[in-house]
Amino acid sequence: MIDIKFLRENPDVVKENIKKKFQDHKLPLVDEVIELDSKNRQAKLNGDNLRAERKSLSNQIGSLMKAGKKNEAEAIKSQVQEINNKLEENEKLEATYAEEIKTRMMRIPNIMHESVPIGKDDSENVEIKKYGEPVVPDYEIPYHGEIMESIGGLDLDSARRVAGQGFYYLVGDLARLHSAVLTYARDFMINKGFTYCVPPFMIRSDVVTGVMSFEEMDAMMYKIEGEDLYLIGTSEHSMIGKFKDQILKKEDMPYTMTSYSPCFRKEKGAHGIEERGVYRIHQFEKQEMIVICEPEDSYKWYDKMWSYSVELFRSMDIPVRTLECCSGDLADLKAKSLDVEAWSPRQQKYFEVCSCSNLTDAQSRRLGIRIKGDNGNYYAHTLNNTVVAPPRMLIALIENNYNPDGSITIPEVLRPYMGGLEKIEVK
RNA sequence: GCUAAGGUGGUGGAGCGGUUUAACACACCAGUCUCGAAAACUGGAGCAGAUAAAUUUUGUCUGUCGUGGGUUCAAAUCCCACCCUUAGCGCCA
Repeated sequence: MIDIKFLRENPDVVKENIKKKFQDHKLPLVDEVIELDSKNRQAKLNGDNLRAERKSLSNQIGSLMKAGKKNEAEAIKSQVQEINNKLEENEKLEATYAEEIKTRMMRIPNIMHESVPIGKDDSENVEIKKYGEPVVPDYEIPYHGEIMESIGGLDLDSARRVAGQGFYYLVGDLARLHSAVLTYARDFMINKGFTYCVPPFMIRSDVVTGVMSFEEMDAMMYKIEGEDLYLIGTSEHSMIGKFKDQILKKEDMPYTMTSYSPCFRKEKGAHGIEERGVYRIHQFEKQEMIVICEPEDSYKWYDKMWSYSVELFRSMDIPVRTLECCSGDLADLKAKSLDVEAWSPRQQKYFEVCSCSNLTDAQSRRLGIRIKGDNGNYYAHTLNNTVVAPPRMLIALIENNYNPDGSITIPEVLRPYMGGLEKIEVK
């Protein structure tokens, strides 16, 4: 959500931003908000005046009653009653305007950073840089699901019987590798000075609507029946929600945290659940990084955060590239976003393993995350990025470390977490 | 989950229908005093919105005592629902 004052004063900037995102159907929202906002302020002024009048008359009644002047008090009571009738109508107006403005404001996208490349969808995202040699081996690499099954590490059939499509059993060394990657990533971030945190895996609806758009919510979130609770789609949700309605101290900034959680996603729509493997699934585990910082520092952190992901993947010898999200593919709350993609030697292309985003003040405005300033409070900036999200990242790991005999070499940095194991052999 | 007591500013804590414009204390900031500090004294301070003048400060109004409704001329105060805290019981890794 953007600042309504900013919209009031810079409607053209807001419209230009909408155009750059190829969301022309949202253009009318801007003028609608401006008109509703002016009506709303009128109604608010009117209401405030009525309430002021009532307050003073009510006080008069109080003193008259004390003085025993009952008749005079009764006369004023009827006056107040009249004001109340007017107020009731006016309050309905105020509530209607406020609601109408809010639903529109929620749909107006965050102002993007000027450096965001213009493009209409993910096909126009821009490659920034490659790290490591994208090797194409001279032997065939099987589909990742097959490799995982061949080393006895994946059981999709049982998962389908137990939970359905989109779930998995990880078994044996692969399951251990899964944990090893998470633990290694956790320690990697702790060594970067981030604070490790295990958050709630369910959150209330008011937190959900604070951290994501309505469309995202519908497509992603699982709701607990009979409760005001949702399973988190990422620990970002509970980590940002942690700061809801808080006024933070300047000297505590920035908050740099790395959180672990399982993530639950419906994956309704566009891409859907993948049948044969673990690329797109309903449940996965993720180590995340979260930063809450001063507005002027957010792009500095943005650059640090994605470079940590690159460094982590390179330390496991996985070739990656950075891909900047273009305007049309950028989610409405984000001001700038970049994917780190890992190399798939089987498909001979890169695929998304991390997503780094600067939401500037869009989330913090929705949730009321502020910093106490010398001259008034202001909204903090929030950022998030994937550290690592197995099982998806295991696809990159096993493909890039696949040997002709079907075995998987374990990257050296992970061996301490695997009891010194160097290779996973075919079963 | 049940029972009981609670939720008031930065903190403690009063108020339990009408000068509450939230007492009082502590902490905080500014001023006076002082070479400086402490003490003492004086004053000021939350958050959100609207509005006027000015030009970045000042004034006026509204809302805000866990959240949302209700009763009333008037709600921190009474009623209802929810959330949370503490204690006891129950259950459980």
